[in-house]
Amino acid sequence: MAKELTSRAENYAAWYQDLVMKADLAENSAVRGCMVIKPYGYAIWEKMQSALDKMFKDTGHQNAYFPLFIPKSFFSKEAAHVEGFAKECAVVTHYRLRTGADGGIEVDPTAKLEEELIVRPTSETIIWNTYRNWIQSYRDLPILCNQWANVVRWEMRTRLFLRTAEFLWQEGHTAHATADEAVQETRQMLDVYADFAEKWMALPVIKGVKSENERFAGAIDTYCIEALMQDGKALQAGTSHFLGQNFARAFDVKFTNREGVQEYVWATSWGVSTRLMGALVMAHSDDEGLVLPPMLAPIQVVIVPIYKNAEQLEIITEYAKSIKKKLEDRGMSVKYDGRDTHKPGWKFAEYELKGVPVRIAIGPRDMENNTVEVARRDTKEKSTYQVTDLEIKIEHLLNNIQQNIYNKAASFRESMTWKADNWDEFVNLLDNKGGFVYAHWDGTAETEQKIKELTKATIRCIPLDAKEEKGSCILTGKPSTRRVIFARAY
RNA sequence: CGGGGUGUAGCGCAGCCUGGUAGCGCGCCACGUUCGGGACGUGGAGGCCGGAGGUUCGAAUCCUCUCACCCCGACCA
Repeated sequence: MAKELTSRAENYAAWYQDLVMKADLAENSAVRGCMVIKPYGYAIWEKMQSALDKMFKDTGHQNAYFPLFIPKSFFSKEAAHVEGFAKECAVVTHYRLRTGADGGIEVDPTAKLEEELIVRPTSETIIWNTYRNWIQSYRDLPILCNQWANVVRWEMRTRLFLRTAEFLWQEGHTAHATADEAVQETRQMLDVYADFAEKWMALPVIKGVKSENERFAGAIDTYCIEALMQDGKALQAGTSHFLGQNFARAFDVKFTNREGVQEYVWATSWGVSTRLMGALVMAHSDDEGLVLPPMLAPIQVVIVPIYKNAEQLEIITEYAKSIKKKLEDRGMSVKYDGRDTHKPGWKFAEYELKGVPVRIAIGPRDMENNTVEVARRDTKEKSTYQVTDLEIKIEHLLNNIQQNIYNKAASFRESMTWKADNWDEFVNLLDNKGGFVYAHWDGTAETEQKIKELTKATIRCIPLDAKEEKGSCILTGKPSTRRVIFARAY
């Protein structure tokens, strides 16, 4: 099986085999595009969740939960929002089945809902409908809630991990007394996402703001972090929206300010999804399988015994378990694989496929010399360690691997970042190199649209750190004051 | 919804053109030898050839109709 894992992002689904599978629901075309997250994949998601959740709480947020079903009428109150999502909604129309005349099960036509329910594609509407009752005075603000949930978007075309019909995510929804405070919240959460991506996922990202075309339906400004995958395509890894007073107006959420004047509340929303796991895999993995950053790896260290007979196995097992305990006492997650059903070589390959950062092999030779063989997944280097202070050495190695994976991704991105100053150059870079192309743009939605039609490239973002620079639009030649990032994207 | 493609063992595929007892690799089971990079040998289990209809003495193979899935595009986190 591993032998087939030879292509890179071309066949990235192979990287996913330990994490997810397509939902096996072929009998029913209505659920195509769903995925099953396998235990190992879910373990990574849980690690992401707990890290993010802590970051949210450290910035003053609380978790809450809102209903899966949204009455159709709620959904249509914000005009841009409904327009953005209308084409991809799953709708519940009935609430009961019955046995039909032919003995089969059918939808009971007498159980038709008065008002259809939308399976949430995102929760702004139902949350703002709820916030109306929570907010009267400036003293009730801010409200800083996050929700861990699943959402459903009936995409015309799905792609495992990156665009599944149902996906898991978190969505933060905050309410503020002033625009300023809401903008600050938006920016703060963007920073949280960028920190998470870089520190935990070892994934360098660019912070930026979306152009009008790419903006979230109902937002004033959409901020994002953009990452580059190994095949040269960009991936939006997280978004944070400044929603202005759009949803407060739509749901009539007002508060009385210090001056006794009624005002609409200012809103933000922000989210990341299981797509992050796709990003993790596509950014770091190689032909041997996954490469997981130690901070998110469900198993950080695997210990594999090498032995010829049962007596040897027993001795090595005891030895290995003492090492396992020493590592665990330092907070590392360690698996000892003493299965007699697979050979060492098989296990080596399997854990490489799973992206386990460090592998320790212990054989009779090591037992004699007080050593272990240590192999790191990121570089595939093997070396022999003395067991003295092994836990400190391994801890150090894990940190080193985390950093190395980041550096590798960062230098890859750097090597795939270009500037284009005329159309031919621009098209040539997109067609032959891929990656991020910094180019001038005249700032109009029409031009962006035209460029997209001609090249399939979109403006990934206007980087927050973009320098002022005079130039002329890559397509129209009209004046521009700074470069934006173009790329083909997932 | 447009344009391509594919349905044969758990997985990946060959066989189809030119009809004649269902094949290969991996995986699985048993035994033995192995075990420091996905071991080897011997034996074995496993199929309504996506479904329906037709042609034929005979259909995985030819014809008709259907169903499903995959890829590309429009849409999108």
